[in-house]
Amino acid sequence: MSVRERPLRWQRRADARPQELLDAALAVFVERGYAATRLDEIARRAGVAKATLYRYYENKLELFKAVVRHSLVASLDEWATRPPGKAVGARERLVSLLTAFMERVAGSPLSGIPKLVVAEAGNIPEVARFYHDEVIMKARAIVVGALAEGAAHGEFRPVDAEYAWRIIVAPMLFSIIWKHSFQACEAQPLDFRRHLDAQLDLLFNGLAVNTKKKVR
Amino acid sequence: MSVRERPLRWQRRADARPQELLDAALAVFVERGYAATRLDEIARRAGVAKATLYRYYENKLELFKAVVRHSLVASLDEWATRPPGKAVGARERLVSLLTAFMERVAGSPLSGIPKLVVAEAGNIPEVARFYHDEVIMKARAIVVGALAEGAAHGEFRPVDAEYAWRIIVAPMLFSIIWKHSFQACEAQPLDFRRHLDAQLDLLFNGLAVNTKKKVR
DNA sequence: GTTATAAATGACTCATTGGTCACTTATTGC
DNA sequence: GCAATAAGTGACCAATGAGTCATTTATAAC
Repeated sequence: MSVRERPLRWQRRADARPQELLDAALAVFVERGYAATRLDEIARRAGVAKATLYRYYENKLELFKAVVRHSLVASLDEWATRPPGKAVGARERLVSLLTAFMERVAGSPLSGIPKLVVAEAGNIPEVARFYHDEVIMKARAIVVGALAEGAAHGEFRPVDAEYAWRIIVAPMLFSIIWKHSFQACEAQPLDFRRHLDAQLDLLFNGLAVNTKKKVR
Repeated sequence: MSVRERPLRWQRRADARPQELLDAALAVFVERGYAATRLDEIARRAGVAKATLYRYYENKLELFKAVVRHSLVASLDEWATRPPGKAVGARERLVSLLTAFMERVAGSPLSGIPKLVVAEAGNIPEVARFYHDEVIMKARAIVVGALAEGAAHGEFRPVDAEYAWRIIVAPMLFSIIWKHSFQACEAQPLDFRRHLDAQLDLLFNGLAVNTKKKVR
């Protein structure tokens, strides 16, 4: 529809702009944090002037909130409309869930959101609360539900689900935090698949030597 | 030695100041992040004027580095001089390690450092590298060592230690990040002991139902 | 074409804050 | 007591960067 081959210095693209600005803003916010992010830098990466940002967002804080809200809402929509594959039991539900997280989130720009929210919780508690309520509590419910179902059907040992859910979620958070903060310190990038496999192996079988029946 | 009952407006305490300033700085940096932290705020919490900070630290960045360096060096010293109780096997070594972390770090101001380092990795990579090399790699070595020893002695199943160590460390990180970023969203504070118990239970036994021998 | 209008911008302002400095006050040595 | 010295300070400066606005330019309507 619109010219896209030669990025003119001047271009009017009111439809595409908002998303472009959000994309650029997400990248810079994740890299630098809220306070250290310069609006000029976001504008530069989006290929516009700083003043253009203000045509679409009230101010820096509103832009920030829009970045988080938009990213999360889009992601939650995705999970709602395309839930992880039909599961035959609690174990498969957990595997699907963690696998889907790795496939959908870990490799995408979205993976920067948790780091960002965690880092800014002290400055922008409103965003932390939103993330807590809309993302964490949903994840918690799913995991606790799977643990309860698994225990009820004799598929899992009974565990302290109210605390175990965090143990199960933690490695997911760790992997994306690693990517955004310590990847640069290492020669090899983190292999998300292998990371997940290591978790699933430990999660279901544990470390203890099992002289009997291996659930496979 | 020095007057401490009535906190005069003017007091010369060249010996106690550095630590007081570091303590105040750590608290504010953890709460706000580097860029959002105002030197006036640190000074206020330490009960001094902003200019006093400059008698002890070159500038904001040097203060920040001193906070991280000092905290970590002190902690590493502590671990070096008072290692977790003598362990009879790999399993007990892991238990001691994780328990010691919870007891020494989780409840202390030190627990804010990881959040801080993670958040500022993009702005101050030097600090991220220091943390990576001096803390993370040491933890990794210990955990990988325990896994290897456990496997060699038939105490543990063999696992992908090079990735499994992160799975084991992740819940520790999660617990302190939770405390500093999402505690405020919840009615009940996180029970570190219960969190650790939940992890140990899962770590050693896994979720799978074990019809035979329960390693206790 | 011509005009209307909405997108986009560069140049500006102004509040904030890291950093400095001349000066004040506590402490130490004699 | 009385310097001498070092700790501590308030008031200031300069740079930075969020936010504004008059103006320019692309697009749409006719």
